[in-house]
Amino acid sequence: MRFIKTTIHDVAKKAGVSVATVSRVVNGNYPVNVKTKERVNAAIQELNFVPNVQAQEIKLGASKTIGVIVPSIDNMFFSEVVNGIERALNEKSYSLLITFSKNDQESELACVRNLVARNVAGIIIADPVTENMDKQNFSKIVGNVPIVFINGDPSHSEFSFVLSDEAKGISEALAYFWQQGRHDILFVRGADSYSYDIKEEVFKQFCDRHNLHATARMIYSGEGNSAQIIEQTKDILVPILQEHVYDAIFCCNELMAMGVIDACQQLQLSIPDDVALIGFDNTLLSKYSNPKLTTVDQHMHLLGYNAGGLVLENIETGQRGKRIVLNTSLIVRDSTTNM
Amino acid sequence: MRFIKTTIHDVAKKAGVSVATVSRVVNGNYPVNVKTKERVNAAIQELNFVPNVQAQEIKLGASKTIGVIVPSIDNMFFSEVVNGIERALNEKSYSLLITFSKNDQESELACVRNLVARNVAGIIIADPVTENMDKQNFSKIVGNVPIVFINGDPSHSEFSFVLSDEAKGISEALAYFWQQGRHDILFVRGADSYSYDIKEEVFKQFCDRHNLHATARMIYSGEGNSAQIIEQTKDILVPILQEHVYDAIFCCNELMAMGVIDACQQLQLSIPDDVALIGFDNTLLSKYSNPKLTTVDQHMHLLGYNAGGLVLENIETGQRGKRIVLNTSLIVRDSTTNM
DNA sequence: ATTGTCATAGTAAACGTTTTCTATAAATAC
DNA sequence: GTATTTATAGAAAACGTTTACTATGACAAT
Repeated sequence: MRFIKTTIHDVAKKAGVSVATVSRVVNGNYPVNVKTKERVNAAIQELNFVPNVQAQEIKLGASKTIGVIVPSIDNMFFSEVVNGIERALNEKSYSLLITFSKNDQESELACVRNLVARNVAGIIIADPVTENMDKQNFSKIVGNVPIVFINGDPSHSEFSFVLSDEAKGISEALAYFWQQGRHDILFVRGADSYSYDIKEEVFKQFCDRHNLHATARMIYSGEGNSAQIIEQTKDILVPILQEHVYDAIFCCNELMAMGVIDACQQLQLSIPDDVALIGFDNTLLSKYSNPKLTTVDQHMHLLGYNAGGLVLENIETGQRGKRIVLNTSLIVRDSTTNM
Repeated sequence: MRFIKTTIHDVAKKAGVSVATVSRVVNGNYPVNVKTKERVNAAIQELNFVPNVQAQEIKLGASKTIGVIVPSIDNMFFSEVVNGIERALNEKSYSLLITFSKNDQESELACVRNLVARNVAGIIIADPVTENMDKQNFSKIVGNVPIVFINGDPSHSEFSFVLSDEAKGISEALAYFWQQGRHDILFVRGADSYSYDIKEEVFKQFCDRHNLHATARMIYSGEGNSAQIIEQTKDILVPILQEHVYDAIFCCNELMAMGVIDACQQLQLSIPDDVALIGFDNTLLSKYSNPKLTTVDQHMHLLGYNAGGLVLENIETGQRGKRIVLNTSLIVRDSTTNM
C-alpha cells in the first residue's frame, strides 16, 4: 500500500492550469493573474501540496543541506558544537544532515561519501579521526563541496578550519599548576586526535622548559561512548595512582576527568588536597561535578556557530581554506586550590 | 564558479556505453558483460562517480532518510535519545536528518513540513511541545509518512509511540520520600509537556492519598537552553526556599535539579540533610553532581533505539499506531538518605 | 535455410520539479 | 482597421537517475 504524495501535477489538474503556472504561484517569481493564483492556492490548500525539495534541488543544481560528521552525540562537547552549527544554519534556513563516524576511519569515509551522494552543499567535520586520513583521496571524493574542520590539523590548505586556541588553553593550565608549586604532573590524553597531539606537544615543551621529565608522565585513555570513556579512564588511573600519587593531573577532556574523579574517590584521595585536577572543554559536567572542576573553556557553541557560518560563506563565495581561531580561557573552580 | 558533479552520463561517455549500462553496473541488478563491466568500473574510478541519491530516490519513490525533531540537542536527554535513534537507523543504513524546534509550536510545524518536503521515509518526534498540537492538521501534512513520538500523549491512534513508564518512575520516587518520612514535598515541573502532565497527575494523586495538600506545592520552571533552564530554576527556587524549606524536592528533569542544587548552595542548605532531592532521567549529570543525584532512570538510549526500530518497522509493514512502553527504575544516590 | 533462443546493451519514458520559449488574447498605438 | 505591445499561461526540455521495452548479433535447433 504505497502512498502517493500529491505532486504539482495533481494541483495543476485540480486548478485547471498547467504545472508551470502552479510552480510560478508557489515560487512567486513570475506574474500570475490574481484570479488563477487564488484557484491554484485553493487547490494547494485542499490537496496539502508541499513541493518536493529533492526534485527542486536536482533541477536547480543547488542544495540547502549541510552535512555534519561527529563521532557520536552522547558527548556534550559534540552536542554543544552541533547546537552551535544548527544556530548558524537556521539563520539562513539550511538543514542539517548528521552522520556518526564512531571514531572509525572506515565509517568516517563512508559518511563523507554518503553526504556527497546526498548532494549536501557543504560538510562540517568535528571528528578527531579524520586528521590522519588520506586527504588526497578525501579531496577527490568531495569534489569542490566545501569542508570545514573543527579543531583539526589545519595544514591542508584547501579546506577551512575553525580552531580553539588549544595550545594557549593547556599552557595556562600547566602554568597554573606550576604557580601552585605542583610539579609532579600526570597528563591524560585520548587516542588519535590532532587536538590531543597539540596538547601533548605543549606539555612536552613545558616539561623540557622546567626539566620535569623525572616526574611528568603521559598516558592514553578511553575510547567509546561517554560512559565507557569514563570507566576506562578510571580503570587505567587506579593502578597508576596506587603506585604513585601525582601533585596534579591534566585531562584532555572532561569525561576523562570524571574517570579521574572516580579513581580518586575509590582510592580515597582528596581533590585538590592530594591531587589537583584540570580538565578541558567546560561542559556542564565540569560545573556540577564534585569537586567542581577547574577547566579550560573552549567555547563549544561558538566553535559550532563559526563552523556553520564559515561553511555557508565558503558556499556563497566559492572561497576555500579560511581559518578562524577562537580564544580559550581557564576557569578556576574547586579541583585546584593552593596547596 | 559552479562545480559540475560527474554524472552517470559522463561515465557512460567515457566508457563508451549507454547510461543504462552504467546504472546496471552500479546497481548490479542486471547482467552485464564482464568486459564492459570492467570498462565502466574503470571510468567510475577515474571520474570519482558517486550516484546522486536524490535522483535515485525521486525515481524510485522511496527514501532512506528519517527525520528527527528535538527541541535542541544541548540537553543530554535529547542527545542520548538521538544517539539511540542513530544506532537503530545505522543498522539498516538509513540516514538521519535532524531538525530543532526550539520548544516553539510554530517552528515545530515548520520542521515537520520541512521534513516532509525533503521526502523523509519517517519522522521521530521527541519534542514536548507537539503534544498540544492540532493533530488533525498535523496528520494532513504528513500524509502517511509514519510518525513515532517519544514520550508523548499516546491518545492519537494513527501515530506510534515509545514511552517511558513515567508514572511508575515518579510513583517510586514519591514513595521513597514518604518512606523516609519526608511529607513536605515540592514538585518542580517544566512548562508545557505531556511528560510533566503525567508526573503532575501522579503527584496530585499522591497528595490526595496522603492528604498532603497543606504542604505540597507545584511550580513551573525553566525554559530555553540547558544553562538557562538551570539558571531560571535556581532563580525561582531561591525565594521559595528562603521562605520555607521543604523536606524534599522532586524535579522533572536533571537540569532543573542542578538549579535546585545551586539554589541550596546559595542558601547554605544541605542536601540531603535539610532537603532531599530526586531528579528524572539519569544523565551523566546526575552521576557526577555534588551530591550525587538520586534519580529515576529512563533508559534514554533505549528510548531512541526503540523509536528508530519502530519507525523502520512502520515503514516496512505499513502498520501504524503501535505502542512500546519501557521500564523506569529509581537509582538511589546521595541526594536522598534517611533523615 | 529458416526459425528460435539467448546474452547483451541501447532507447526512451518516467520520477517531480523549474524555466525558456512560445502562443494566445487583450489592449494600445497609429 | 491594422500593427504593435503587453499580460498571461501553456508546451516542452532539462536535472540525474532507473527500468521496461526493444534491438542486435551469435548461436543452436529444426
